[in-house]
Amino acid sequence: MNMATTDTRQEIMSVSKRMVQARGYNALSFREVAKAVGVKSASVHYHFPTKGDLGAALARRYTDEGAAYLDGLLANSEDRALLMGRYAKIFRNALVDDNRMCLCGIMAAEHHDLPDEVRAEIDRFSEVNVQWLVKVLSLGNTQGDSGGLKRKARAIYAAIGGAQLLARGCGDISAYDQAVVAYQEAGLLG
Amino acid sequence: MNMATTDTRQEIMSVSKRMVQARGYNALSFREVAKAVGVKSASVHYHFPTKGDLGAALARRYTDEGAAYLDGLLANSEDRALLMGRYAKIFRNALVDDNRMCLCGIMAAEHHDLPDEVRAEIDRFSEVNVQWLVKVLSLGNTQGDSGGLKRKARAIYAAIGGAQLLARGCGDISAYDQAVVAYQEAGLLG
DNA sequence: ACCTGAACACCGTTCAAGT
DNA sequence: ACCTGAACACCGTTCAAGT
Repeated sequence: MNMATTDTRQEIMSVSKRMVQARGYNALSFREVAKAVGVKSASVHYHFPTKGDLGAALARRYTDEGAAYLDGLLANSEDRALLMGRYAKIFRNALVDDNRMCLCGIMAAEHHDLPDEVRAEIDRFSEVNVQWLVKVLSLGNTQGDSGGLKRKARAIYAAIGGAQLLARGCGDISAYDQAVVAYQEAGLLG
Repeated sequence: MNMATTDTRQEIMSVSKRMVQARGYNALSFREVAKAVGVKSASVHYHFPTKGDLGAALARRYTDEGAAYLDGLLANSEDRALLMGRYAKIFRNALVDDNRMCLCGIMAAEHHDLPDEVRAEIDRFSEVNVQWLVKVLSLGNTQGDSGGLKRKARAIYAAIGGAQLLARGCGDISAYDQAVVAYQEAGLLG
């Protein structure tokens, strides 16, 4: 009847997730995670044999949850501008929450140090985002040109990630907001 | 007569710079640097007492050299589109050179782990870039509104950084190129 | 002025051992 | 099935000691 007091495995993942969003994959420490969970580091290795396994599991769950959330947004509205606003808000919220970054955004910066299984999940996250943006850009758009749409979707994804990176670097959310306004003014988000 | 065979201090900095651009501040290792330079890690500490000192010195020199290069561009041309193209090329070249990132871009992602002296240099780098972009955007622009120009300059800086991050994450330069084209199409770089 | 070896508390990882 | 202690080679940092 597993109504147990939350799985150790789940606790490891949630602690690790916050750690990576705050400080990156390289700064994720098995010993720190273990201490926060109340267990020894060798025990963390029991659940996730290597750091790559843990990173990949984090990215996989993060992508899955993100995809579900985005699908929910699209099920509730067909208003392009409104959906774009909500999209920008997701990345803003990470900054509000203790100056965190998108898990996959910060890991992308650490590309060189990532095991292959983690890289694969980062790619999937990007793909999920870009495909959702293509759907949003397509709403009420009769002019086809799906190649241009995908290019624009990629650009929006990149631009939002860049705004998050910039704002985090200077620790000032208004830098994020200003960048997003400028994107809107330029018509990048339309 | 110091025509000596390059300073140890200079060698430490050039090795470290490449290391950070490739793998980030957290992955910068005194012992690895020492091995590459042919010296012991304690000796690296003689030149740069802490990792923060080394990181700050790297960022300072990087910003100074970048500022000088940008000034050179502006001295040679007053063509807005051409200057924007050259700006985008700078960040592209880092990717071409072994999938590297802008030194300050990757460090911005590691904001949480940076000592204050390094953060200050990151901020200065952003400021130099944004101010240069304001100058470029002002060329032949009579409509004033310096607040809007600065906001747009920040957005361009963020968007270029985001494109670099995305392309690095998927290890594909064409992702960078496509994002830049989409920025141009949207009029973000004009 | 510049470098070193040795020590300290950290890190991921492994493994035999416990329950 | 889950956890642990101890070991390994790493890490930044410090410091007394060498030239």
